[in-house]
Amino acid sequence: MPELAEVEIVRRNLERWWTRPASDLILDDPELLRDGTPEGLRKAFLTATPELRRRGKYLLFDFGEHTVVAHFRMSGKIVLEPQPSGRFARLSWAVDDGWLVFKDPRRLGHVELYPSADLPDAYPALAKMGPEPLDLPGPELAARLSPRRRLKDALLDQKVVAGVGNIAISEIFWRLSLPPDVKVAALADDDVAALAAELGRYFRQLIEVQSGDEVVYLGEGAHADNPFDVYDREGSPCSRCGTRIDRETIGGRSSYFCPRCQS
DNA sequence: TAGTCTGTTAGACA
DNA sequence: CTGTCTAACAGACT
Repeated sequence: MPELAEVEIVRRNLERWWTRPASDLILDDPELLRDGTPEGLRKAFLTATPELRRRGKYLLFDFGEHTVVAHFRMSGKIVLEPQPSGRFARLSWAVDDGWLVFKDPRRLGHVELYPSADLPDAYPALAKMGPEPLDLPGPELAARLSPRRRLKDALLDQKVVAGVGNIAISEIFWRLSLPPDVKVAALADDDVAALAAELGRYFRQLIEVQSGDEVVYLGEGAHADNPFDVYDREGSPCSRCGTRIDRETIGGRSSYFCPRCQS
């Protein structure tokens, strides 16, 4: 599922839906909670309305004394439903207009409860996370990219930049006409500056385009229209030059690209 | 049935 | 120490 844009959309939706302490909470799947106790979780949700923050692909509910760290991994999301505890529900809590339900078919997502004062140190992934990619200055990005690495590997590394995922890589490489396996060392300063600018533009656009009560992921249901230029479009014509989009596994994950534009 | 999956991490290896 | 690859997590979908 979710890269930065989808998590940000959930954050904004929660700000609309969740305006007072929850009136009830059901931990549908106890394994969702990897750190902290169910009682502590319940008390936090029922006592305060959290400040909602996003850091990379993480969602943070800051209740004051305690903070919940949530991650959707591959298939998680939070939606507003009339009832709690439906199919794939892992956690449900009651708000004014219904129930907020953390759904996660693959159950890779997780939630942790920490004393706020312990963060981010108690959570290494947060403590080491790189800068947010919206409005990231080119020179700052350049300084964080090891020349020896493949650009794709570096950008997927959350310690380098926060929030970039596999789809964003294909889309941004296509926009900038970069070969899918391009090495950092092959980039000129101008290329890195353009990359930094495109990262911000890409995520801002995607937040705009996908905003709504529920982001439907590719492959979810039969419909799922594809909002991307190249991702999951193997064999379709490139919208710039008509060449068929190709797919290759790079760094263990699929890259989609136009073999003519991006060579 | 086998392959695929918008993520992250640990371990093996060069 | 740096970089790359694989497996594992767990399940649904094609």
